[in-house]
Amino acid sequence: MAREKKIDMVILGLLSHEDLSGYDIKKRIDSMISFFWKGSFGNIYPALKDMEEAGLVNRISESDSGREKIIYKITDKGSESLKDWLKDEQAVNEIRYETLLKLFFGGALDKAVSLANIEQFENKVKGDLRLLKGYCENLKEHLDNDDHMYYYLTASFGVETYEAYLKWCMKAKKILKNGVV
Amino acid sequence: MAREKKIDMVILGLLSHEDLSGYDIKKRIDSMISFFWKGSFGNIYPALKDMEEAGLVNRISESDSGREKIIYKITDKGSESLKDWLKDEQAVNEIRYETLLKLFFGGALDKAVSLANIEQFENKVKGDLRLLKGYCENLKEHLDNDDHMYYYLTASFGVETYEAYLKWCMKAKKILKNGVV
DNA sequence: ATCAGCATGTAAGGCGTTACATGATTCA
DNA sequence: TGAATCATGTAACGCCTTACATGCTGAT
Repeated sequence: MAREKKIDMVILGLLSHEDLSGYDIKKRIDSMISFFWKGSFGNIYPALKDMEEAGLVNRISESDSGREKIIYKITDKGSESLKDWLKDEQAVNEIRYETLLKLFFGGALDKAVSLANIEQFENKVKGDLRLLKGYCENLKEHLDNDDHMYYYLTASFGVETYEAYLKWCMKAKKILKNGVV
Repeated sequence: MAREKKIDMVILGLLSHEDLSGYDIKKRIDSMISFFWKGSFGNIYPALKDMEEAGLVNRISESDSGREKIIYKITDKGSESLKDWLKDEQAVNEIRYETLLKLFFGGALDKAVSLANIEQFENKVKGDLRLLKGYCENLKEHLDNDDHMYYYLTASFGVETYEAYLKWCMKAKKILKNGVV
């Protein structure tokens, strides 16, 4: 099984639901999966080009009006490639948290600096959590719809972990201030 | 403020505690911060070279015995650079979870595939959590020691989030099986 | 004697970001 | 008319991973 480029799988996954342009794909990524996966134009457009050459996607329309817009459709080969990837239980799960890095080395400065860094993180998380909770509540009503269910499952992962982050923030601030558990 | 390379900050952070060789640095990263940050030899050695040229670190010994071993020490300039980075509240926090990606697109196959992927994830998390809990329990006894406290704070972040992951796994499996919340 | 671990480094390649370049359309 | 958004793409650069190359040392 060839090392699949992850962005390819994201694109195939999105195209397995509906035909989309590169621009649409970017919007879908930003709105639906951005909290655990990112994509950029400089990433997506070349990937689409390569995948077309590889026969994983087809362009099904060039321009409906004057504005140029290229809509892509997944091919059978693309669909197989997506399924192969899904069936492979190996998965790379990574976090890269600069906030934790700064905290780990926080001893080089006053505790107030670490506290400020944690509070910054806390505020960011609070905002994101509010959004995710909103999605979740809507999706929860439609778990009978499979697409909505899978979306709900990922969003609720976000809610669960972000709530854990906030719990940790409170504890960490307390320890930094009082040295108490 | 120049865009600091993150690996440079990791190295400076470690060197702010003790003088280390490149090999030692790799070991420290693997054992202490690997659950939220990674480093590789092909990453560390070139960084040390560049940082020596930039005057952020000095090599303080070439070889104590026959075996070549280069020990680095942080300079005042390096120390300032580390502090500047710590004081900057901006931080990039990213997760890239292929497991969530697979789940999000799980509708392309039978639910059993998604269940298997979640269980795979769950087992990995259980193992990692056991390790982290072990660290945490030891560190908890020494919160009066600042170095231990900062280490404890990051490790407990791991415990808190991994526990949330497991909670989510149970919920997600239930929903996949029964379609119930 | 042999293997695991110590120790340093280079080279190639992969993958991604950022910034740039271009132009149409829609709405205030 | 000007700004925002739609829409596609390229180029340069940054950073990291993997694999390779080399050789010593200590334990079994």
